[in-house]
Amino acid sequence: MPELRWYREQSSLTDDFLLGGRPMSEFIPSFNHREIEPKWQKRWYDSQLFSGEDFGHKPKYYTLVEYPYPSGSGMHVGHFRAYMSLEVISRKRRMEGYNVLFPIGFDAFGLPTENYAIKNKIHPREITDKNIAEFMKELKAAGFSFDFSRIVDTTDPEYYKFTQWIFLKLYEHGLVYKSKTYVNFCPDCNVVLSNEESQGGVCDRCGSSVVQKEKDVWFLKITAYAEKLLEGLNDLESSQRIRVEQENWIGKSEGAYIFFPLKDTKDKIKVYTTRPDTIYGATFMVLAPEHELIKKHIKEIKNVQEIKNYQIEAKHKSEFERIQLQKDKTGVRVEGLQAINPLTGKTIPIFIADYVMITYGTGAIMAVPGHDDRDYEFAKKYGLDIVEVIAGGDLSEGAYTNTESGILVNSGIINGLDVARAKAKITNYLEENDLGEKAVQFKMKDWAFNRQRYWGEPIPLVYCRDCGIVPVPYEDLPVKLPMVKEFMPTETGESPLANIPEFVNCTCPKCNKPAKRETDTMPQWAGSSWYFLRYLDPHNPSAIAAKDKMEYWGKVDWYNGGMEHVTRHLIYSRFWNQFLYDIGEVLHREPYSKRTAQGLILGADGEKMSKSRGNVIDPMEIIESDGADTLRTYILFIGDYEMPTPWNENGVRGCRRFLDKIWRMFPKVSAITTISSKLESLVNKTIKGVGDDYENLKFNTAIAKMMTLANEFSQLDTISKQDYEILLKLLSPVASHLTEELWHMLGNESFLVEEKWPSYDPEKLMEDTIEIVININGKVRDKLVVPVDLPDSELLSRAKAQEKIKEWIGDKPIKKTIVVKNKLVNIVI
RNA sequence: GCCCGAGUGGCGGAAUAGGUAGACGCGUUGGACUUAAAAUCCAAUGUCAGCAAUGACGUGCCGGUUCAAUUCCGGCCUCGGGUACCA
Repeated sequence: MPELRWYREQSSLTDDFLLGGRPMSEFIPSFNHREIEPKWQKRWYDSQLFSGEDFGHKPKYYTLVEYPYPSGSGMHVGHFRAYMSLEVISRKRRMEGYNVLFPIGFDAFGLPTENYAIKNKIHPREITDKNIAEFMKELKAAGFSFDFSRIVDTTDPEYYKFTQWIFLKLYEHGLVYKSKTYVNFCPDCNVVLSNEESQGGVCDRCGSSVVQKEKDVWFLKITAYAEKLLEGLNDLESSQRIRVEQENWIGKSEGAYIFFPLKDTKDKIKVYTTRPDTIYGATFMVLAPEHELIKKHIKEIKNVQEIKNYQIEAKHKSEFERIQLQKDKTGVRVEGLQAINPLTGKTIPIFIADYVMITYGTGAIMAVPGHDDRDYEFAKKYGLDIVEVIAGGDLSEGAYTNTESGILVNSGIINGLDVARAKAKITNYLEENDLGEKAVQFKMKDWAFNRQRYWGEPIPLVYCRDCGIVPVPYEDLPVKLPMVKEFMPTETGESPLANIPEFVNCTCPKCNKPAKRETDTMPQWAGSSWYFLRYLDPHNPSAIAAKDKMEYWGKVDWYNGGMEHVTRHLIYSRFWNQFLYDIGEVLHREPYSKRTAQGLILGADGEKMSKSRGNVIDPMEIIESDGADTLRTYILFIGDYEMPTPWNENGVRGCRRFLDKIWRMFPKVSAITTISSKLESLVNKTIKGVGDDYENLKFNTAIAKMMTLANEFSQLDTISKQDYEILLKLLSPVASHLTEELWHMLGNESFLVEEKWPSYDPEKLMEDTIEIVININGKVRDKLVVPVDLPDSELLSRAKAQEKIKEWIGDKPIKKTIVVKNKLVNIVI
């Protein structure tokens, strides 16, 4: 083989330099990942290198990534991207002397497993175990530095025992209640569907039309925590978009309740508004079709049949239709009932319309057509009065909704004020005269917490004919899922568990008489709402985690995951943690210190990866063909970590080339450890740049900087061992196997994660000389190399002395000169 | 509709306390090595004009501030994400 000969001839090393390795004559120009990677994985995992040490004396650092759902299709490149950021940070932190906890587990309850089980007549337990085993294999083949001794599996009774325990605590504290609501139901499949499964009003499975069906639903009163969840965001370091999405989800608004007397009755219509300042412009009122006052005053209503028809119509409109028909507002005037505007004293008509939601505010509004788009549209359609109360718009064109500028008019006591002042004054007035009060509303709704599914945590409640709803005693947990063969969906839309008598029938914990279990299970969000706590003490049989371990590990220092989980999962888990804090079960109100989110990896066609598009990349194929390190490097080099980026096969090859280049320069490493002065500044800059970039999720530029350094190295005849080792350390969090191999080939015996992270000398970041740009009128005309920190005056005179610059200036007078130290000279003529 | 984010070469993307636009990688072209190919190495590569030195233009569009704008300001357009008749 000619390559071997070439390497032997080129190498400045003798065979005995390779201390622990093989003789130079066996060196090949491309590393063998199939040999190297499993070798180091085995040595790392066998020596428990990545285990977080409870009560360790080093400072702790807790890195958390969103644990996967172990699907049958194995790992996705998206998983790799999601984990690689904190993989790099975790390895770096270990080198910086931290006791790192970087755990992983499985969010294994869920519909795909259940559906697969039904279709193939295999128990979900069996499927889940198989999938978890496959995921474990793949995670290890990728060389992730997870602490595999702390695996949690949400479907393990020893885990969901505590999921049920937390549910009972919520129940005990009045945060669980039952209510009726409408759910998406597929009449063909006889199954209740989530919003995700019924998008566009069509069943995800069979394509038939989804109908709304009334159901009993268990709710968790997350709205009781709305304010705290909003406030808690101040203690969560995150990007703007992550914060704003949560704020919008919670949806706090401030305004007032106002009472409008119902004419000729003792009743009042309570409305919520964010614009009490526009009350003088309220020319009619709108109630949600379901509003209770309609029922109460049905006798006075003259057009009862019309009203009832509209109510029925509204009820049968699906979510989908309501959105589709959004533009076309409908409603019915309630004949026989009228309201009085408490400020103008005028009598105004009342309507019911489905653009007012019974679930938000008070289910009734004062309509101000002059200054609300929806009210404007409605008023136009039904020919209602439009009164201008804020000057600045053109009411023949549309509602004027600007609150920044505009002065109150036609508004009695608040005339002449701006919106902000008018709001304050009118709210005061309303309160003083018992006409209304300050109020806050949230868009967030209570969390519907039950599913009609088999493969989920049973809800630990019992129905007793005598005692009513009785919680299962804590000591009887877990309520285990029965290991039965058949768990087909029922025809009635009830949970499959309802068909299993040995599960349903039980005795009442209070009176010991025969009773029946709740047959619904919890949603998939349940298990993931507290898993970060279980990692701290994953095998504790008697508590979520021991207090002293919670105290030692504290909050999650850095949590990375998908943008799609920023609203629901993040808010749900923060809710549970805050609740557990309030009842003294955890030590921090907020569970996470910092949250980041990776961007999506798209297919090579720029579209979202999906089986139907056929653009899915199997990470395991790349690990096989080019190695885990190549995949790890490319996943980070692919683009801005926080942005969506398309996959590119050639990019993978480029990363492999980069790693091979580092491998191939090994024979040029000189045993002499003197620092190469020529590269001193570049090496220092690279240490600083790579470290900073890792911390800021700029992995693409970090790798670019290491490529630049490697390119410089490859120009040299010999590379100082010290310089080369610095590069290996910087690269080790990314290409962990290759760098480990080379590190040992240099004769080192430690693992790289046990080594110290390189430090740089701030004095040596600057070169001795620097290239200055000379501008004429702001355009680059010449360049000049000068010593660093040359005084401005000297710089200017040297610039003017340049031949080209003299030509450009000619005999024109110089109007102005600008000198920026170590950067440029600009001469204005 | 509203709220975020983003628009830069053939492609992924660099560079914003305003100061050399296009780092790094991919691709392409030419060359070296080879019987040949792969691999590797060297060189070129924003567009236009020119043999060249060089010049003009160029960061979604229009305008502004400045000696100097991808970066700041005003007004748009397009794409991606979130949310949705939330009063």
